[in-house]
Amino acid sequence: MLFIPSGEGVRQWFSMLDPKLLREAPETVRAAIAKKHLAVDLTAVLALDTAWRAQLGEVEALRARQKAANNGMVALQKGSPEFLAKVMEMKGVSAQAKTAEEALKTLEEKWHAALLSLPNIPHATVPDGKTPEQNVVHATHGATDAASPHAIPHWEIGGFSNLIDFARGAKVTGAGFPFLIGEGARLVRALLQFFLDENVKAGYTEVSPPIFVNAASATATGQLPDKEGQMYVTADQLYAVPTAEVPLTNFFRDEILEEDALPVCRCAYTPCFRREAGSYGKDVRGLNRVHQFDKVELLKWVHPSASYDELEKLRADAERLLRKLELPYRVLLMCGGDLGFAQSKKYDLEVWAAGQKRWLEVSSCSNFESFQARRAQIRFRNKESGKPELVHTLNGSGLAVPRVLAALLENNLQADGRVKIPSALVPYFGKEYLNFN
RNA sequence: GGAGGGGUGGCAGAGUGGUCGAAUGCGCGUGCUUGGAAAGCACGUAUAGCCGCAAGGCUAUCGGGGGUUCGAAUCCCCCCCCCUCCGCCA
Repeated sequence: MLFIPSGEGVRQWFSMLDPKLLREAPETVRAAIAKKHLAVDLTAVLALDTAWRAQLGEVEALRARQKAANNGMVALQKGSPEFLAKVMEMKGVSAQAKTAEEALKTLEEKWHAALLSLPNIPHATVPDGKTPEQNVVHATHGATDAASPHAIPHWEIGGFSNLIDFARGAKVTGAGFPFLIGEGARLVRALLQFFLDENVKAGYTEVSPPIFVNAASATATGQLPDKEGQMYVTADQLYAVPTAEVPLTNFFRDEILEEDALPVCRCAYTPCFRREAGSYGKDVRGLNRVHQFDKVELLKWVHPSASYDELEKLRADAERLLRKLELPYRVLLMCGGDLGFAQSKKYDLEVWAAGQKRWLEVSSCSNFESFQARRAQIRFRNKESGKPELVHTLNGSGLAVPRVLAALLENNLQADGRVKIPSALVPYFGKEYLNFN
């Protein structure tokens, strides 16, 4: 069912793809669907498009007739026989138009819903593949084999619950809402401050956004209608943000930027809230997956011609944070099947957690091209033509705290039970070692 | 939370049922004028959809949605936002 928020915003297009692209190059869309390994009936979408346009023509013809009649009636004496005859005639046309408009509305809803099912087109450089195993390891940085011999999962470290208390969080709120205490809380604060400072140095403007958004905003970035169950909702239909991407991207919703203002680069820290409905299995323990966590997000609004260069810069900015923290990590280039519905190209940054002996995703850097911009109607005015065009949007974490924290604890655990703080973080944390008691 | 006043084009601001996509002013653009500029004059200046090879045509949009009517910026209902005053509050 198509979700149509009431009130301002997100009223023009619910489509994610340009309908013209669908008409003029359906095979491009078909190829995109194939590369993403999605099951979408393009023929049905095209049929709806044709039907919608036919109906639109009919409605517009009737309206034109009404309009012409109205203009003529102005000259007539009100109440004269000619006037009354015209009224009678136009009553019929009016009824006809009403019926035609209702039919159009029904068709339009179906058509929009169908367009919603079409994914963004993957970039040519996105590798083929269906499963996460087919993602390409783009780069690996730091050693993973020389991990400390006593590395253990962070939740097994002696005194862990002195710093991060899941049990009391569960009592007070529910599972997945841990308390951070003492040096645990301090380390998180140090990480956030470090991330923000580094990002500002890299040219991003710091923003502190609202952490609740309305339905129109959640729709524009794609959380609604499909992922409603992933968000916490308040009694008055405000959604707790699952990521700062949502309020940040919507900042310029329904606006036209000056071309010279591009690229706009911003970063924001927010707590993030995710119900993680339907998740199960391996991530139930520790910090790998929680309902509330802290994250700094990077956002860019760029000129379409620059978006792939900007994606590389964005990835480099996120990588720099991991390098300064001296954490081993790898960069994955997502294959078509694991790319996600809205992305054209995506890199995942995964940090090595020595104790769990596995990679943890800490950042996902994506180019959405005009996909989100169309939904949110974020444009820039082309200086040459004077016409508005859709911007390209990109985002990525810089970075998500809990998994970075997990890796930090596991990789830097010393034989004496303390954790060595990376030198870049020492000025923020205030000392060189963290204690668990 | 209570009472009242408002939301019209890039901005200001007319318009209370009919040729209104919308007067006027400012701003902006082009041209004329000028040695050059200013002033002045002329013309132009929203967004989107559909049709069309094109020229162009048609339609929609006055905070959002619905209703009344042959016809709505204008009348009715609901919602959102802003302002003023009162209350409450970190």
